[in-house]
Amino acid sequence: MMAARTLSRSEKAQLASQLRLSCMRIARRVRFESQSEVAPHQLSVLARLDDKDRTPRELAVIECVSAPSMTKTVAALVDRGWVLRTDDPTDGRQVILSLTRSGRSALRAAIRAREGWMATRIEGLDDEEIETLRLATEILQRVAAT
Amino acid sequence: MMAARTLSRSEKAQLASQLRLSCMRIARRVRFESQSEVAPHQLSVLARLDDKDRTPRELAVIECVSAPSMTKTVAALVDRGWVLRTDDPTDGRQVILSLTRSGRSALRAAIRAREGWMATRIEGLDDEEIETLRLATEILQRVAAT
DNA sequence: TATTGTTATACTCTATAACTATA
DNA sequence: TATAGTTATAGAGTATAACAATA
Repeated sequence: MMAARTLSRSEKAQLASQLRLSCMRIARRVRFESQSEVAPHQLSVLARLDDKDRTPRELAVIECVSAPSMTKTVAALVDRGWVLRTDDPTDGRQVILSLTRSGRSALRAAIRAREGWMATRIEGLDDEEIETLRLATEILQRVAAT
Repeated sequence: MMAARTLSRSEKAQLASQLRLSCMRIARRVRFESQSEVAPHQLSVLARLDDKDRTPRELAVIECVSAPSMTKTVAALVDRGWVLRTDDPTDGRQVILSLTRSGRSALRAAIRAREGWMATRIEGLDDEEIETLRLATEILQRVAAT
């Protein structure tokens, strides 16, 4: 990596602005180009259930939506056969939500649809550009996790 | 820039996946953190009117929504005093939409709200990371425009 | 009493179909 | 006839308030 000079405050602000715009445009393109049968908020929930089972309450908090809203979203996923409801044996108030086999495969398909567009774009770049994006991705991952 | 080695096909796919996720997470964070009084679809329309006046039809096509949907969105913006409707002097069927002074300032404020979060993140990075993001932003801009 | 989840109700954004006015 | 825009109507997704069941 070449020696990097210190950017002025306004140069940093400009970079922040352009980087934000680029990320939002790419996110938008990915959403638009990959028409899957899973709606965005449904996909979000399926993804949350991929690593572990969760309660509706947990999902509502994670997704920053109200409990009734999550009730509806979950009901739709159960209707589609993607999510299974189980009573919690230790707490009668709670239900445990888990992905069905079909839900997991719907999730995989939706993710593949999203990856497609981006993968095509990456393949059109040269080695140096790819290396830059590889380094940038590590930074963006940290930034997004902040 | 250090010499870049050629990534395998699957390494590229993995990079595409991680980069996509990072962009989407950042876009999501920006949307969530910057609670502005302008709804996302309204902001989108205001931004389209920033550089030039447009008809409802043009906006509907650009934003990929139906004409009636755009009618409603525009009506709300006119109600808020952010957009002005003018009859097209040469074609009685059309209306010309333009930003009012107040609409332009609402747009500016909403954009500033979005920039805030990202600018703070950028300022927390060191010179080399910033240089990487600067180079990556140029690539991402091209990719997003594809 | 506090917590989990649902139901009731309403608002917003979206869509398609049908309508009006103009070209 | 074709096009620009609106109105009518309906379907999601969201919210708050009120309720039921359980801890």
